[in-house]
Amino acid sequence: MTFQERFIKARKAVIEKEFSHLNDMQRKAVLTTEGPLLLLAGAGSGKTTVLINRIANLIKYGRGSDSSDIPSFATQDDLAFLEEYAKNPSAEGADRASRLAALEPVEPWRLIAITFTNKAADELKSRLEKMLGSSALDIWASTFHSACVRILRRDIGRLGFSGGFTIYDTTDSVTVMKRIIKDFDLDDKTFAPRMVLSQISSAKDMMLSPAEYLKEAEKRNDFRKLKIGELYMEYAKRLKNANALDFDDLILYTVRLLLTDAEAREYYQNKFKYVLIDEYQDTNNLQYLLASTLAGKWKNICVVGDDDQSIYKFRGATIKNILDFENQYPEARTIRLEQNYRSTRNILDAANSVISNNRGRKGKELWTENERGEALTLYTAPNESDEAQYVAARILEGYARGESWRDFAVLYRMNAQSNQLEYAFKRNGIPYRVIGGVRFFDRAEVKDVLAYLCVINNPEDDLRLMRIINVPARSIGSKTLEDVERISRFENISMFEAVKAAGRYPDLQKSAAKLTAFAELIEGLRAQAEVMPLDEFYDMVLEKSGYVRMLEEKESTENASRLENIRELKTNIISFLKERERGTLSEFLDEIALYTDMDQYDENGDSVVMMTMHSAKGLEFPTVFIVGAEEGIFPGMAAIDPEELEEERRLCYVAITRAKKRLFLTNAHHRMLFGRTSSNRLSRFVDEIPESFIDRPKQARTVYSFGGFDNLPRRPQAITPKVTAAFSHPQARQTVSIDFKKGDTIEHKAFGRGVVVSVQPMGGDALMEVAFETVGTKRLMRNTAGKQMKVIQ
DNA sequence: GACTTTAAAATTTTT
DNA sequence: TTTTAAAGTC
Repeated sequence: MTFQERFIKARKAVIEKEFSHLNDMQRKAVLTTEGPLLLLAGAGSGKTTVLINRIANLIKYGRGSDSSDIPSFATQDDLAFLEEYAKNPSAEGADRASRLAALEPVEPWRLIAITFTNKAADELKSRLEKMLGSSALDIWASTFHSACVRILRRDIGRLGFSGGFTIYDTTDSVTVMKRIIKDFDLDDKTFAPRMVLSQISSAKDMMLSPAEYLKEAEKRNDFRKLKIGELYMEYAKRLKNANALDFDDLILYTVRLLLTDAEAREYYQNKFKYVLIDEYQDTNNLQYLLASTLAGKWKNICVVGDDDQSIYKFRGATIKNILDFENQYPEARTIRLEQNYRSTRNILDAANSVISNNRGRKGKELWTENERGEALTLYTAPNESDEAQYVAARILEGYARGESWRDFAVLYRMNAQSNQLEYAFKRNGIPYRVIGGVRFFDRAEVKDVLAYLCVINNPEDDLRLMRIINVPARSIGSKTLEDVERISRFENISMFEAVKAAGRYPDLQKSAAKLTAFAELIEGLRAQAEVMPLDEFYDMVLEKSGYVRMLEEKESTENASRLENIRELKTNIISFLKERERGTLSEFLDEIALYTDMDQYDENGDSVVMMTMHSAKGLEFPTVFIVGAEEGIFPGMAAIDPEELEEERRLCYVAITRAKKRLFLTNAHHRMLFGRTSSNRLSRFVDEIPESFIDRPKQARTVYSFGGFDNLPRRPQAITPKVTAAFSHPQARQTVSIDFKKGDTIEHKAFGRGVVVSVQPMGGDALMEVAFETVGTKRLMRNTAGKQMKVIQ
């Protein structure tokens, strides 16, 4: 062996030592640093660990583990040292060894790691920081969208937008589109706003401008398409006027910027020497373009994904990206991570046998060294409420055995299925959280207050302006607003400018005073925003706008919970300020715009969680329930289409692989859904699991009753807000109604006297443990059971 | 211009 | 069944 060969070998051995805690494939993925790399990472295969270690390797050793170059200064003595160190590492030699093994260590700021969720990005960031210390802060670990915002805030000027742009979320887009369709006198059934928007979204995905889209439609002489093209044109125009970008635009404009502006392109291409993309199976065409453009210079692009877990086709994700990666980069290397560390063999085999019914896969079979474990359980309930009660009973059993609430997750196909489960959990005193459903940031009052902040931040934001100009009531009606809108369109100014100068327009004379007063309110607040700390400023907005006063004037449960949510928003501001001390209003709004419900899910809180199978991706639980395993529900009725069916099957695969130890599947003979009773066959996915893995308990018609309080009213009053806490302040939302504190002595109508042992806030409700003198300790939901008791001491 | 009633729709949704 | 938005009434 030559000197060079020996050096490379010894160097690799030294680096490998550092990653000896990984399995062979994981280590290989960590050490393969150069060029395009496709990492097929099955569920539970330690993907994040690999990502983190890969980054650590790059920062410490650069391309040392994956290169045939050797440092020019290396001597015989160095080689001897390395070879010896590889065999017998010593503490005192560590420094010299890593100096010799490193080859162009990568500066942290030259790395970009893109994930899909803020949650994943945050996890990546914090694990990197733990491993690498503060230098990790220079790594761009973020979502596609926030990376784009960061680029655009800097460079969007080159595309003729202003850097102070506003981000429109999906609801905002729908509102704008509805208005356009109305203005165009089109039927909102043939041109359903959401459908039009999804057409526009796929046009953007193909990088078609409105003009190009229209040209295409003309060529095909397609009336419908022509109309959609016109709507697209108008939509783009209105967003431009409002200086707003929707979610797709964030990526589209970034890609456009990089493709058209050589200076910007070179800057970012040069900067990002290593590009990592997570969840690659869920990328769309634009995201693919963004990733490959960013990696265009150095070609060090590592994509991580699992084609079997692609479940977002309906949002434009194309599995093609991952299936074609090797064609796009012929020099690409592929590594498969197939060892699963999460689930029992039974669970894994079940998942494998379901997914094996799909065609068009990369092909991959997960295996595990874990034990066989318990058989899966299939329970067929007479109806949906018995199904829910069955789930509750199993959870209570588990809890009695010493498991924690947080060890259980209930997964369903659609949010509407959560209701029965909630009733059952409340009845049984099981603490739970529902993820998804009505989102915190979608609540009217939260949107209102945010709209104030948006208008203050960017007065050109017509959409938000219209939302709040008459909330609270300022006697500015729809007639006046129409006039304002018309004038602003005619004069080509923003609505805010028209409002400000209302006196100048004859049509606005009548309401001029009210309009200018509003403009002054906003301008006054605008000036304050510059000089005040954000949290104090927020209070000022609430006060000066009269929003809080409006809610306080009418006392009702709804208003109380609205006030609660507005206060919750302030907690968000405070925790935002904790992250960035001098955070500005516009930075806060950016963060909010890109935040979702999932981000606030805090796995440390001890409660059972319920969510859709989609939201469960990336999570794991000791025990998982998949409820509603019925044809027509899961797979849903759209699954007549074979492609849809495959997507549903992947969803099933995702759901099954969330489970670590136990998996329950349930279905119901009769189910009431959307007010209609139906009876569905058992899901075909269950049939795809070999019988030998499944236990079917006797269809016992047991009435499950586990120390609940069936003598209390069955149905609580209106179900109060589901998950609401934004970010993670479960403690912050103590709600209205009767207040019980730990240590209170209470008198309960049915159970008699007792002492409150604990109170745990949950959604708009709270779970209390009460030790009663005669009937022992019981768990009660405050809003339900609180009606039956009062504090006596 | 504010409030009430009625009607229609309800997969999934990382941003 | 439940929620939300659009039309109708005071």
